[in-house]
Amino acid sequence: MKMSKMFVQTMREFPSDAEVVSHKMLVRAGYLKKLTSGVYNYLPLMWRVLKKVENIIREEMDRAGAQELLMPFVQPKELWEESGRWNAYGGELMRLKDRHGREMCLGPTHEEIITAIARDILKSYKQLPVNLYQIQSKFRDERRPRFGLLRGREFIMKDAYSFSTSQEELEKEYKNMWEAYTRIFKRCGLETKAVQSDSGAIGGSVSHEFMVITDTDAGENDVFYCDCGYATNSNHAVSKLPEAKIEGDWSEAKIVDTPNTKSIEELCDFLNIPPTLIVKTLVYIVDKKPVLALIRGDKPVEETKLMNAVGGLDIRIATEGEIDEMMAVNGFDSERGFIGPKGLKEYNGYPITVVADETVKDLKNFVIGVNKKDVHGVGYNWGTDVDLPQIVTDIRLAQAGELCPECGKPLKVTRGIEVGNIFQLGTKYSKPMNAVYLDQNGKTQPYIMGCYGIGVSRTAAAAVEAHHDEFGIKWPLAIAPYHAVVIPVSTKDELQMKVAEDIYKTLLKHGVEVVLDDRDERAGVKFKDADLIGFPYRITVGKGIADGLVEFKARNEEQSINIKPEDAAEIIVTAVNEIK
RNA sequence: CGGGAUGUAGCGCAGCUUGGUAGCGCACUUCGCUUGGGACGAAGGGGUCGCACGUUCGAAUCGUGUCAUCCCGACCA
Repeated sequence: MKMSKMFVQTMREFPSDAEVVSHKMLVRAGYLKKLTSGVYNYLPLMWRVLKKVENIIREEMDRAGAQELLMPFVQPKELWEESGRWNAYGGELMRLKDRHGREMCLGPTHEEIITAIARDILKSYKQLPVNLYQIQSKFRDERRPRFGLLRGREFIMKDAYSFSTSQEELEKEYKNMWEAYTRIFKRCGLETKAVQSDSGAIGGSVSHEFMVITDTDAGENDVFYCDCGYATNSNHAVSKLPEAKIEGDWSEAKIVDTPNTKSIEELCDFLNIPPTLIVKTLVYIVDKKPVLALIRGDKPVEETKLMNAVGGLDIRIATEGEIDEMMAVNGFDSERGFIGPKGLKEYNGYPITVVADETVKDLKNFVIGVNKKDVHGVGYNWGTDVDLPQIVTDIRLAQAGELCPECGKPLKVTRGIEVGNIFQLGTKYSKPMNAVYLDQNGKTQPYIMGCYGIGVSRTAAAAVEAHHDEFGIKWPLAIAPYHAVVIPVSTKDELQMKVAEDIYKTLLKHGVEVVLDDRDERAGVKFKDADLIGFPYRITVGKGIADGLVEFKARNEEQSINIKPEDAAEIIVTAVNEIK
């Protein structure tokens, strides 16, 4: 490719609306152009990168025995009603109507479609197991698109679906995909960590997320991990707590004055006790229904866990207005900071559900709100002074410093970008959609399913997050848009031009994807662009050619070397052959 | 959805308070000069100032509405 003809426009400055590195770099270097919020044009450079990521995925999925197909982007409402997700999916599902008023949606994922295809074709146990995948644009109407390709509304995804006859067979395929994913991300030049993750409203299912570890804002997930190998998303973390004082010194239960102690901190100061002796009561609204969460005073609530504990789909903390109203409805004159579970019965037409975190179960002689302003109950105990709620489960947000549930050492925390996930679905879709086959005994059985996703465009962006410096992108060779650039310092120097063209042609002949920067620009401009775009290798043909030497530089190394053109070419050809 | 901000040329911005010819830098075209880390000079091309309505002799500027975009909090590849 001649640089003078390449469809690319680099910019001198970063775009003002980009926040994270990958977004800034990809726009400035001419890979991306935004069309509308969360929707991007993939310009030629970007598309080359995406195709490379796709091809790595294809090779590894095929090697793992999966078969590629392509399903429609637009899907009919009917199938989504069969699975029950037309109502359950929420605002992210982009719904639309055709000219006849039939309701459709843009595919955010394809469980319904693949299940509908499978049930028509996979009739016998002899055809199973099967794993089918596709690579395609998806659309999710995100509440808040941001971070460029890391959280777009339209994005490219590889989604795979497996159909098995038993849990064992599913687990085998799950492991198979785990290994394929490990290879895929490694080939893309990414270090990933597989972490346990929340499986949403589907209880009991197993799922893992593949995280690119990056301690920047671009990592939207907190990952807890331990040297022993335990690793988990914060929304799924279970941890052991270090020893703490959980028994108060009061000899009897009583109500004491605690003026102006709306926060745990103020209450601790006033009573001169550690927060571990307090049962904190938080008010949430889950799908419009009121939920009280009881948790130890020093610990935050993990809202996803709480939501799952009551089987909800949407959760938010209640407003002060709602809390005031809830107090009034139940006959109390109180406010935030003094709430307790005792005596709260209903709100908003629903009974109040109370969920206690496991941490509060063992507290003795503790402090708790009694729904009266400026007082608290102290020396309280479960059963005698206040009832332990029906639901006692883990709703706690793990924090750094807590202990690994498997080996007991302190957990570490870091941030990660989720680039893939694997999921044991079981019969979640096959049962309601009546997707069945006949087993050896001629009996009807639902498929045992799994699904496996990779964010293709997100993976490319994650690679930029992981590999860049202040001057631009440092693509891993396997997914770089081009392997190398050849720069003649002066296009008017005939010898330089001739040598540069010779090297260019030699590299092309050996299968290297190479760009010849034949623009009549000053050398500085070409170097800046080369660094910004991120070509892994650069050969500069300058004055040194009088001695038969060119400058060779790898983007990820500081130093350049002066060597013979044929030697430079050989290094590149060798490196390129290695990644093939 | 709640809270905060911004819409002026492809990109980055000024002008708005105090209404009166639409500007600057980069990018783009031509010429000259220059050629190892985003040179310089000259001459050019490109904008219904997000949109609508209103106030006014006159609106980028004032008012109302509307749309879009971005940032901070709850979901996901």
